[in-house]
Amino acid sequence: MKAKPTESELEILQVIWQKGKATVREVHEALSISKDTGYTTTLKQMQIMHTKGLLNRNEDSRTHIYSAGINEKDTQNSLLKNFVATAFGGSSKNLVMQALGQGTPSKEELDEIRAFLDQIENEK
Amino acid sequence: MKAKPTESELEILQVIWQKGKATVREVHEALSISKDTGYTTTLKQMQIMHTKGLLNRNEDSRTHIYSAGINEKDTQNSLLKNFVATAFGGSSKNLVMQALGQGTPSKEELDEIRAFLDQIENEK
DNA sequence: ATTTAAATACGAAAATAATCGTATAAAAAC
DNA sequence: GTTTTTATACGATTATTTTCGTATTTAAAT
Repeated sequence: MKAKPTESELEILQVIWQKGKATVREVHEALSISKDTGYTTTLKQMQIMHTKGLLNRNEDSRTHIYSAGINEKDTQNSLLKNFVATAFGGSSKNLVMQALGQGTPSKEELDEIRAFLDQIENEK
Repeated sequence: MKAKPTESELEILQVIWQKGKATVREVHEALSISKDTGYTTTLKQMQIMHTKGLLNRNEDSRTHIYSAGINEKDTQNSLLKNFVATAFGGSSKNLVMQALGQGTPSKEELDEIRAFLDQIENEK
């Protein structure tokens, strides 16, 4: 079982998941919007993540191309499980309600969620 | 603004929020179920949390009584905001759906969530 | 061909978090 | 009134995470 990504590893994974693959520079540039750390910091972080198996990389060209080493949904799921436990005392209902309350979802999203609720109920 | 509680601080807060107030021993005993650390570790942790303002304490008797220094809902909310951003790329809809999918909520809870969805929609 | 720019490797430092041992004091048990 | 138990204080250590400087190499620009 792969270790749980740290906060800043997650920020990097976020970029990679979204882009599919990316160079260190691309990731660093994306992070620069909200973060102010040096290029070598991002590089080192990604190298560590590679040794941990959190990222794969293609070394064919001098500029390495990184891609995700762990699946987005699976990772979110295990993080979520942990988060519900430690921050919401295990109550996913509470988490859901608070997320809805602050998330300002659109009508379409609300409908989607409703449909999903029905689906869960039918599967019981 | 108070700093974001760490993972193990959150475990402690969880116990305190649930009980309202508690001694170090009580907290430590509660944590012992899932964790295997020494008493002084819990003590030290709670002392640090006190200096940070995460816990209040009453020192009238030799055995100090701790209570929460930060509000449960507010804290959950700010943690949630951060979590949605770093783990779910900002999509609270995705988080909600995954939470529902793995949380196995009861029929009552599902209805409660439905009611809440309606309420959100009406407020728009 | 030189110079400049851009990339990785590596080691190490700084910052944060978690853990515990020992000393001391107060209370409880005997 | 001793002894034993139970608390807190404090300092220090360990572990983890984040950060960055410097060296080296390759590619691009001039």
